[in-house]
Amino acid sequence: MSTDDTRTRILNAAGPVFAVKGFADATVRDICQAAEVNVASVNYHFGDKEQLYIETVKRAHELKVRQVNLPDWSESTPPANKLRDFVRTLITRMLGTHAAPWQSTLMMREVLHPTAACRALVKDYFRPEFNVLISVLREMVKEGTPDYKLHQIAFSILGQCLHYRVAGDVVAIIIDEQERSEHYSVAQLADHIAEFSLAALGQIQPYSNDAAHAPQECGEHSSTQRSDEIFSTE
Amino acid sequence: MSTDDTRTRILNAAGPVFAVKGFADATVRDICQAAEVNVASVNYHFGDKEQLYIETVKRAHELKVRQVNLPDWSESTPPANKLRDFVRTLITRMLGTHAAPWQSTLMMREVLHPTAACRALVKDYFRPEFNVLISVLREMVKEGTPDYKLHQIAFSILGQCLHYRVAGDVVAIIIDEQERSEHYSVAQLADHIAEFSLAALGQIQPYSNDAAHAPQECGEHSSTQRSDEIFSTE
Amino acid sequence: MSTDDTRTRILNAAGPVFAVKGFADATVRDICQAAEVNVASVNYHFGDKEQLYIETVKRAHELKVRQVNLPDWSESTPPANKLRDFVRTLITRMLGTHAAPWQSTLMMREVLHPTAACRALVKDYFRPEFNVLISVLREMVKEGTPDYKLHQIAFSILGQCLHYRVAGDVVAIIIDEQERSEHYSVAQLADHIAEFSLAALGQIQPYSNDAAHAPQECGEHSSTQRSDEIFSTE
Amino acid sequence: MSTDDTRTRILNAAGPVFAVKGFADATVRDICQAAEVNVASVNYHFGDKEQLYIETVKRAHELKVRQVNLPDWSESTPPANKLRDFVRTLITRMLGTHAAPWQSTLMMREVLHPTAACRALVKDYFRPEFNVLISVLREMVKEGTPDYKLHQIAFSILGQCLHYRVAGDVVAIIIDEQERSEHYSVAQLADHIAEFSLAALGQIQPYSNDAAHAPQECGEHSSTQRSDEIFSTE
DNA sequence: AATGAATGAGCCTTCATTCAT
DNA sequence: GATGAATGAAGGCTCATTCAT
Repeated sequence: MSTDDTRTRILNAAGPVFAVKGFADATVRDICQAAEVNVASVNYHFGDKEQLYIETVKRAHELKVRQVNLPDWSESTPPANKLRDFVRTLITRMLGTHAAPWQSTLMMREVLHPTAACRALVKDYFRPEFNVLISVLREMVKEGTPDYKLHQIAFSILGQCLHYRVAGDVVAIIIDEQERSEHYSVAQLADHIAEFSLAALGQIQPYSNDAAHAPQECGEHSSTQRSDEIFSTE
Repeated sequence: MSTDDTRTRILNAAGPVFAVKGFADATVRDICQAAEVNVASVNYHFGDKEQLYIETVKRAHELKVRQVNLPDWSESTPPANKLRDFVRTLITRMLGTHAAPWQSTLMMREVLHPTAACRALVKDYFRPEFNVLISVLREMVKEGTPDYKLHQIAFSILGQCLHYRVAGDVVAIIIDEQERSEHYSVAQLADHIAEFSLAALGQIQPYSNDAAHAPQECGEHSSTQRSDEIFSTE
Repeated sequence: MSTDDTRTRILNAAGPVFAVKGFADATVRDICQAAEVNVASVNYHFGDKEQLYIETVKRAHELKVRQVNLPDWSESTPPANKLRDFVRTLITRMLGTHAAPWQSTLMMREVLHPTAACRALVKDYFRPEFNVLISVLREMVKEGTPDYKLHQIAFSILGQCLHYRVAGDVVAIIIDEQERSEHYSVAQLADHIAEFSLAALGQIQPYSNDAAHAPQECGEHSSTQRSDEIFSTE
Repeated sequence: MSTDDTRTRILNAAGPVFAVKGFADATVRDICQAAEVNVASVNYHFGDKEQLYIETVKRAHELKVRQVNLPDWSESTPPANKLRDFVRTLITRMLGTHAAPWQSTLMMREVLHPTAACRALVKDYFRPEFNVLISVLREMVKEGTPDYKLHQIAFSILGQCLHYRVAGDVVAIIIDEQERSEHYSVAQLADHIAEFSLAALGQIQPYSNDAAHAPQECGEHSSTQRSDEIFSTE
């Protein structure tokens, strides 16, 4: 797998460009210039611009999944800890900036406007993780809770997480820079969402009570980057 | 103010086109053809394509707000009811399908990728409603709760609401048609989100307890369409 | 002759615009905006853009001629003085900046690229003055000098004068600002051209001799502006 | 360097079009149609219309200079002969019609209204020849003659030469066809201008004297076409 | 496999002109 | 006479794609 052949160079260059500009605004020339290859290469290797886009999205998905995996849970891991882990993993995967964030951006574009060719991909990617979340939740709710209820709870949790990527620009507009720098690290957001959701599920004291809401560490979790800034302060 | 003049015709035609195709992919020709006016009219009435886009986004928000307004609250309205109203209004605005849904789609585009030209616009339009939510929340949390905490709670609620529009396609893939038709009406989703959030805030019993979670009607609210299907079953 | 009717306003506005931008680059909108009249007025009053242009050129000609006339010569006025007067009048007419110089610019455009419709105009304008110059020259050359010779001498003198308007931009590029400000006033250029030509005609000592070439004042001439800068020092 | 490649074809086609119509009126489509190439080729090879124009102007000057060069002067060549050569070369370059005259027309356009983009170009191309003229003149005037005086003399000579191209149409209107055919060949005009100027400089007898003004051949000069008609007799 | 050149469709915009009031 | 709106024809330019080498 030569990492330097034309095809790979194009793919590496296409990711960020598509992520930043979107499919319509990105030009084949931009990508080829970034990849330092000939304009005709795209058509030769991928057929046309759209095929290149699809390949790029696929690749983004693979890279992202490989990057941040859910921790291994033992049978004795309390469900609340599992939920905290889940949220942290999701947030980190989407907002973590240690690597180029273009993968998330690109995938998010697909979530918002699924290309026909990418529908299956989206399904394969989200469904398994969705199931994990459901099983974690099932441990926390009263027995007999109907599936649809679990699904809605799951979406409530996912919605909170996705929001910071999906509406990240709006957040950056509404919240001033200082507050963002102090309270919007990946870890802080993950903690908040976990606590909020656990409170809703009756696993901890609700927000309006005096009970401490200090984020509770869960040993198994290999949280990588607690204090990263997630919103650029352009 | 005739409702049939060229300017209005263009604006009406531009909405759906921009919503479906986005700014880059939408062509002035398409819009003018749909509006049955000359191509040069856009330039005459709006200056250029970008100004037309901005006007269209503005109009989308105005129409949407006019369509579904927050109810009037008396001083004695309990904060929990206010929150329920807020969530319902938001969900209805975004998912209610009684009129053309292009307004929501267009605004959502701005939420996801604010155009440089629309940043200020976004700020002016979203900020006020964000502030309403904050003030409602402040009535429910312990005195002294810092602003940043309120902001994050607000985003947790907004995130849940937006999720069904933003990731609507993914939801439609994961949840089968029958469940969607039975449990994903605008009203049902609004109820769920309200209950989930109120539980997190300690205003009602948490989800895992036995206490009933039957949606609680709040008299003041003039909810219009409780049982609309929000996901097309194409 | 109301000086404020639409037609006149357009004509007044069109002059400078056509002079600066030329026919092709000037837009009807520019002109109408400057004249503060409706765009449709041009077509109403002049038929189309080209007719307006022709009218504007005509008007430029009339204004210019009225502005700087040749002085009245008595029968005893020496021919050399007549030549000096002629040159000064010509240079002043073309470069004098006391009024808007757009008339000269516009007429010069016609000289360079005569519109079919303006050919007669050019002829009527230049021919009479050309004849004056010829008759002055005839007083200075040996009897029997053929007409063609006189014509060529006349063109040599005219060419020197026109050059500063025609190639004014190039002069401004080649000659630095200081020299222009010190030695390129209307009066100085007129003096130089007159002396150079008189020397060629044997009326005064040639340039390479020691004989003074101090510009010789000729009483009859009402030279208006001796020290004006003729090249803007943008 | 095939003489038939697209780039050259465009350049060859652009010359006459720009010369006849000017920058604003010439259309890229016209040029490409004349060159029998695709419209996009201009963009590919030159970037945009303006760059093509600049290249065309450059080329016009190079071609013209290559066609008609100043003769080589030995150290003993008398300055008067140099001046005659200079004038003849200039006139020939501008009026010689043996090849396509678009080069002169195009350059003359720049002389009259230097494009912002071409200002530096104009300076670089005209300055050297201007300097040659100045150095020739310096040999003929009294030592100590100030620079500005030399410059003005130079412009007097240049002005006479340019006049026949710049105001050629007007000359053709004023001078009847027969006289033009008998006395307005390139060589005759060059001779006249040289003699007139030399007389002004005291190098030869002035015009009004009896001294013969028969054009004096200067051996070194390889004048190519002495009897060309310079004004078309359409 | 790779390249530089070439292509044609299409987009946004501008402009002179006309129309209805 | 005068106006604001509307029109259609281009014009310059960009872009994805293809061709010949």
